[in-house]
Amino acid sequence: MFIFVVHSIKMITLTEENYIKAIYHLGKQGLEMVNTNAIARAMKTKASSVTDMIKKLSEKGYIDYKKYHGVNLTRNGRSVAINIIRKHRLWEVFLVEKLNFTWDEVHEVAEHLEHIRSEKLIDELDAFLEFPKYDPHGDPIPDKQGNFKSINKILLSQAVIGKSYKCVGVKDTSSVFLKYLDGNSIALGTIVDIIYREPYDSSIKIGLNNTTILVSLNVAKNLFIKEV
Amino acid sequence: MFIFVVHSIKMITLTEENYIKAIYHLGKQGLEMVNTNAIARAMKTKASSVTDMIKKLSEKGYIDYKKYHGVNLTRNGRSVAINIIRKHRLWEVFLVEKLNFTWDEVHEVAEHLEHIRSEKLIDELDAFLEFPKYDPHGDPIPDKQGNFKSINKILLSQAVIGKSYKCVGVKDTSSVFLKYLDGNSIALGTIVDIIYREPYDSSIKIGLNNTTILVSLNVAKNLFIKEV
DNA sequence: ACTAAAATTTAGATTAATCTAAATTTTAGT
DNA sequence: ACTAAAATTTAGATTAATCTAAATTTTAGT
Repeated sequence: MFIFVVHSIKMITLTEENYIKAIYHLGKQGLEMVNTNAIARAMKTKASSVTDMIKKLSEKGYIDYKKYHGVNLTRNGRSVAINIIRKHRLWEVFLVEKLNFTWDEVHEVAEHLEHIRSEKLIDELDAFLEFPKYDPHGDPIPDKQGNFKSINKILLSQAVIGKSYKCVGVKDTSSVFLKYLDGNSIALGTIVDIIYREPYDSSIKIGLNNTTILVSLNVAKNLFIKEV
Repeated sequence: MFIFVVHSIKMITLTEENYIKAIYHLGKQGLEMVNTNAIARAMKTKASSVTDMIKKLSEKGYIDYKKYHGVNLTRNGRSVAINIIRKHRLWEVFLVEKLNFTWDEVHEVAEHLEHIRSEKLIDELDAFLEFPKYDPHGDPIPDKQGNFKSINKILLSQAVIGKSYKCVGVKDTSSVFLKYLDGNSIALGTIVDIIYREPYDSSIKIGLNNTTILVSLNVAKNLFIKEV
């Protein structure tokens, strides 16, 4: 007699994927564990809901959970997160390069497309786009194996007066910020000269395309640049 | 004092969309109402689950429901269905023409892509593909307004001996059938000559590309052709 | 017209994801 | 070291979609 024990190999749900992605992004910043409230904020949900989900993700082996102290992605969880990010960023490139989306329009749609599960789809999309290395916001796209290296970038707020830099990415990808950059002719690749930092509020005067503009500290803290 | 009465304008769920699509496809064949068991079969669920969903769809105005007698899509429900079909078929064209999918691989992925909600996405995709009129299985693609005309096609099983026809579509879109066609060099656009119908089992001898093959009635009932 | 079989619906339960309110644990300032 | 505030978890409830088993209605063959 045979007894089949079904280990209930449960598929990962869409919501679980989104939690894992959020935990990945939150964990990137520091070395500490990611805490419940931060996840709740990112997921626009309540802390108690996060606790429930955290337990589930922990049981499924995507995170290490220390009660009252927070979570960290396991190797497996990190791999899930990176795969979703790969899909998200490839779709963003597709939307901008092939479907005439602007860089402030892509995020919302990509949030949905990133959950489509088909290895062939994403590998073929990657090839169709000629294996792009960066998405429209300057973020690196992981390859099939999950490898990607971020470029050596700093924030505009940390720029040295007198030097020249190239814009290579944005930290804030909100539509309102990206439209601000569009409105001031700042795009990825744009060369900016750091002219002057106002001591009072740390706003920065920069030169680009034959003009100079003054950007606030808030703006400077959300634009990535690189020495040229 | 103001009292805000929230009318709970509930978004249509993914599952609801799939039920509406199934009802649309089932309703196409005949003029009668679509019955519960047929929906259950199409949705791979139980009749009791269908009854629950039917009530919900009826309350939301997507279907007319006559208890114990079945359902019909309302004008609104039909428009939802056609919009999903438009998305499904456009994605299928994209997968085959741009991402090297074969016609037997597209259905499953398109089942997921069809639920992405972005008008801009689908209109731009339509333009990117140069407004295709038919999907890889020969099915017509509705335009933005939901208009589409099916071509004047018949089944191979209804062909007249001695005449020549062009293959224009498939009724069965299962992978195993499409691979059978591939294996016998039958593609959309292929010209077939109807040579002989075997009285015993209604199998049909057809000529194509300098050879003749014998196809079963089952095959003949799933291949759409058109007089040339 | 009757009635057994088929089709459908109802009743009550389950799972995933969420919530509020209460309880518990940790943190940070003295 | 104590303790109030902040953070987190627990308990119990809700919603969408599903299920099984029982009840009800329709259908189809005499």
